[in-house]
Formats: sequence, C-alpha cells, structure tokens
Amino acid sequence: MLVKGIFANMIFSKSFGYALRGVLYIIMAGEKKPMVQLDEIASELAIPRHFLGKVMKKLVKGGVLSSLKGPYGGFCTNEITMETTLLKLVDLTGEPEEFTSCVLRLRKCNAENPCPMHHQIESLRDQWQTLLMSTTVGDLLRKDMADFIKSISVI
Amino acid sequence: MLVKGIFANMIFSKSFGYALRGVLYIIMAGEKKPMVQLDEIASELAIPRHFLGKVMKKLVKGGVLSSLKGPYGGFCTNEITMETTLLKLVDLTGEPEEFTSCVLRLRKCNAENPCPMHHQIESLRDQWQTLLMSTTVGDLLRKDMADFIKSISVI
DNA sequence: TCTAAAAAAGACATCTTTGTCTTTTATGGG
DNA sequence: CCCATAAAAGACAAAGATGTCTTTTTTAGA
Repeated sequence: MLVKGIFANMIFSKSFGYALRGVLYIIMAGEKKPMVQLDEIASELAIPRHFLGKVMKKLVKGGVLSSLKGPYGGFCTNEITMETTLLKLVDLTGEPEEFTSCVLRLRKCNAENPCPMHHQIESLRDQWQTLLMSTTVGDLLRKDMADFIKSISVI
Repeated sequence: MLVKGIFANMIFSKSFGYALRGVLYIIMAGEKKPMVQLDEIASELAIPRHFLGKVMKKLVKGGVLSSLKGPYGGFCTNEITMETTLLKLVDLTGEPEEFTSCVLRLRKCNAENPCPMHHQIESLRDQWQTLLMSTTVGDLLRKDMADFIKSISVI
C-alpha cells in the first residue's frame, strides 16, 4: 500500500512553511544589510509575492518580526525573532480554530470518556506539542547551518 | 498562548471521520439486520446524506465494505471489514497526493541532507504510522465498547 | 414486465486556503 | 512639498474539500 503524506502534507499549512522559510531568510540575509525586502524573499524562496506579504504581515503583527515602510524599508528581525517557537508560528499563520479533542473525529471523546485510541494519540500529540514549544527559530539555525541554508532555498 | 487543534483538526480529514464512524455504525447495526441503509447511517450519525454516500462508495470500491442496490439493499460488512487498518481508511478517503518528505516544508530535506528537526519528526511520524497500521477497525470495537458506542452517535 | 427501493453517479453550490492584482498608507530624501 | 519606494490593505480568482440536489442504474418482489 502506498503510504502518503500523513504528516508531510497535513501537519503544517503552506502558510506556516512560508512563514518559517521567510523568517529564516530574513535572519540570514539580514546579517549583511539592515532591511530585507519582500520582493527579494519571494523570488529567492519561490513563494508567491503577495501571499507571502500577507503571511509576513501576520508575523509583524504578532511581534515576531519588525517592518518599515517606504524607501530603505523592508523586514528585519527584533529581540523576539530568534526566541520564537514553532508553536508560535503555527498560531500566527493558522486561522483561529476550535479545538476538537478527538483526533479520530469521534464524538464525546475526552479524558473521562476516551475513545479506544485516546491515550495513545494523546501521547503522540504531547510529544508533538512539546517539540513545537521547545524548538525556536534560533535552535534551527544553530544545529546544522550549512545544509540548512540549502534547504530553504529555491527548489 | 492558545494551543489550537494541531493534531485534532489536521491529521484526519472530515471524510476519514465519516468513513470510520460509518463503518463502525454498520458493524454495530449490522448485528441485528443484514443490511444497513445510508439514510439511517446519515441521520443517526448526523452526517450529510449524499456526501456520506460518496465516502461509503469509496470504501466499497476499496473492498472494505460490501453493498447491494435495490430493495433490501444497503451496506454490510465482509471478511475484510474488521481487519481494515486506519491507514487503509486514510488511503481510501484521501485524495491521492504526493509525498513531501519534509514536514517543516523545507526544500531538499531528506535523510542524507536532513533539516534540523528531521530525525525527531521522523520518529514521531514513524510512531504515528505504526499506530495507524497496527490498529484495525476490529481493535477499536474490542477495547472499550460501551463508551465507544456513545462516541460515534449524534452530538 | 412493472414498480419501488436503494446505491451509484453526476452536476452544481459553498467554504476555506491559496494565489493574483490593484489601491492605500507610510517613510526617507531631494 | 513632492516623489519614489515598500509594506499594508482590500478586492477578486483558482483550487480543493465539503455539502446539496437530481438523475441513472441495479435489484427484489408483485
């Protein structure tokens, strides 16, 4: 049987991927100049220009990045950027949504009245959330810089 | 920070939830009569009638359920039903999609050139897939039947 | 053979996410 | 004050998942 992208295509939205790669690009390009422009980010990362603009705007509003309009404007990092967790990026890029307790989409499943898989899945969810909460943007850059830079680039 | 439905609203599609609950309902209602009709399933589980029909059709085509047209027709289980894994239901209800290796949506990330979180996420993915592959419809019914029946019912 | 019942199939509507295009707002420099 | 530049904002389009409605096909029994 073909095993499709159970995790790969579902856990994170495209918007999240754009946000993460955008932030990482701004950090790296920002080492050589004060401001990084949307046009550059979008073309370097092959992300739709205006859509990326909306994603970046959310990050700025969320305090994860800073921006400046006008000539010599663009995006830059701030004191929050490197400490931003992946969970924060998920929150900022996703639409606000209700929390549905049962992953299997069964009704009335909760800790008191658990579905048969409740505890196993709860464990996985906890591991997942722990990973997202404990990993910051800065962590990603510290671990394996050389290969990583290639990873966010075009194709 | 609000922690939204990272797992809950993303791992499984609505179609998957309909498929699982539909199969479970057919198994349980099928103990008292040979065939179970779509109208009954849809109204008992509060699932849109025609949409559920399309989902059930996929399960029949996939061999997970059997069906018969006409009077005295409906859906029933077969020798495959109870042995069906959750992974099979994911495959049957999801649209065929390409496998994207990097969960973080980074480019060029794979085992040889891993992104910083590659191995940790790979471990979670493996646990997840193992769970889906090793859990059958029959397993769900054996574990905690009483509470479980309530879980798939309306509201 | 005819009719009723039920799944199967197809056409179309709705909603969300993603993507495109245009207009507005803010800012630095001449 | 004017202009060029760049983010911000808004309107709209495309695609996929979900939902609704209608028609077709199959089947059992009279």
